[in-house]
Amino acid sequence: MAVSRAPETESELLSRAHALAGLTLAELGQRLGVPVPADLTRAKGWFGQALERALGATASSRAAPDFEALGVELKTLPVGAKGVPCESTFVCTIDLSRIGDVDWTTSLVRKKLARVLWAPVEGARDIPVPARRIGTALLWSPSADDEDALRFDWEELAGIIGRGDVENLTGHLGRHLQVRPKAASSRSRRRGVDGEGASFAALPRGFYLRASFTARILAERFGAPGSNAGDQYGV
DNA sequence: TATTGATCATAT
DNA sequence: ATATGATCAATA
Repeated sequence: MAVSRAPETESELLSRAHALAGLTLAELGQRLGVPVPADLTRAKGWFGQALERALGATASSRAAPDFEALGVELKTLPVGAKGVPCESTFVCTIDLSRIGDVDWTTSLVRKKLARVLWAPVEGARDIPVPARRIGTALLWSPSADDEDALRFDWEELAGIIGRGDVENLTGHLGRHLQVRPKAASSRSRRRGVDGEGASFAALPRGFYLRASFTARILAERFGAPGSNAGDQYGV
């Protein structure tokens, strides 16, 4: 397989992704000529990065969509035995000192989620990583209802941060979107702004999509969770 | 056991 | 340090 050139159209991208459905991660690693980790503890981004290479993503480690020419973001989606996502999905980091001046329309969350290639993969911890199978990817954009719901959460969460109350924000808030730490460790700090406009050192945070939200995306495409147990999403 | 808070790797 | 890619693991 080797590293691919960038796909020129969405349909080319989707074809490439579909050609990987059913492969194990061991087979993907072999095709790419990269070793497959025995577990993900020290290789949490392995599948996402391997997939970027396999599909010809153009923006590794840069603040741009994975497929720049297409405006498509790639997100892997680990799913459990019942075909339900077993983790939340990281969306983007938050500029704590400026988000109060941003609105939903120009937000990074909206931009990132405008067009996403979701790539399901078996994520149950009792399946050895090399044996996990890749599912059938799907291209997605939020419906009008999705966008209304995301905007509602975003405005609530961004509003709290904008008021300088980030320290009172927990992962419990938000129906679909939530804010959680996104850092090397709990000692990490970055600049935040308090209610008086004064600068302070805050734990870095990011926006995440709850698993219940991504579950709906898969269900809309593939049917109710568990309706095809063991064979969900082509995995 | 589902969810929140913490953490790990790599590239620039 | 900050961006990218996420999952781990303690807690409720």
